[in-house]
Amino acid sequence: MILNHMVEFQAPHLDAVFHALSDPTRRAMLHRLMVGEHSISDLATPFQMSLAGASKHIRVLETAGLVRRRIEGRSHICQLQAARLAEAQRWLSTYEKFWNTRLDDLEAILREEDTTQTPSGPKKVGG
Amino acid sequence: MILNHMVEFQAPHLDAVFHALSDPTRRAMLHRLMVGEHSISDLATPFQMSLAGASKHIRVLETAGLVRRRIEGRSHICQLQAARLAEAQRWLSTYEKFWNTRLDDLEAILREEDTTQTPSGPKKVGG
DNA sequence: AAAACACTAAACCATATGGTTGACCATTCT
DNA sequence: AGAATGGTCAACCATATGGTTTAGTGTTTT
Repeated sequence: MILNHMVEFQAPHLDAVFHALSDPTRRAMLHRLMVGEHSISDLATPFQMSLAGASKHIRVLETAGLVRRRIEGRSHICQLQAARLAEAQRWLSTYEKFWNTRLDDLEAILREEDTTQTPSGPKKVGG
Repeated sequence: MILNHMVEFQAPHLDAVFHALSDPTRRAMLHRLMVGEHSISDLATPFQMSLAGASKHIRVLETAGLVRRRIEGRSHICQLQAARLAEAQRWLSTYEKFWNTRLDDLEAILREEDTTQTPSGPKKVGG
């Protein structure tokens, strides 16, 4: 039963992907990689951080499968790898109905304001 | 300047939201909350974990703004709060083009299969 | 009133994380 | 060859995280 359902959110890489995304430095790095490929030191430059520190961040992105590395001479060139981001988005999309319909907000409002007044809204709950 | 751009992925809650999502227990809890409201011990039951442990997880979800708590007698009833999930999805959607167009996959394939053939693709690397 | 229940709080533990520095390894430039 | 560049690795540090246990608070049941 419940244990079986758990497979669904134990999607293999989700832990690593979400963790990778939970750091602003790493999100910024990903963002830069949207524009194009960048070397490690390239990616490190904007941050007030040692190269080794930045390198560790990139390693996290790499093991999460969000970045691919290609060695070119002494430079390590990083490239955005979006597939796992798509996985993450797919996971989130399961929850879309909860904000598309604004059902949750509406319910919250009803629950807090309820008492007697009907909050005249464009939509009705539980139709 | 890059520093100014950084505002874009420093969306206030993103750190907390992604971190909250990086744990399978918490994702499972969210999943259960899709079905409807649940008390803390309710949410804790499926996991081989002390109530206090589960309670901490829920606190994380709460501070990330993904769950709202309402106290009813001695029970704390949790409700899914989807707005922040929408924020996360919005952030991810920035990257959609990278998998919608499959440009990244295509490039990856070209890069790996080519070796010696014309690398003059849609993009140029450095120099 | 007493017992059981639903939780939180605090102390504690092991491990992970984000960061540093210094040593080291290739590659490239002179 | 020697120096500079780009990067990793390992050791280290402080703090965060996921988990536990024990104690304590308030509510409900008997």
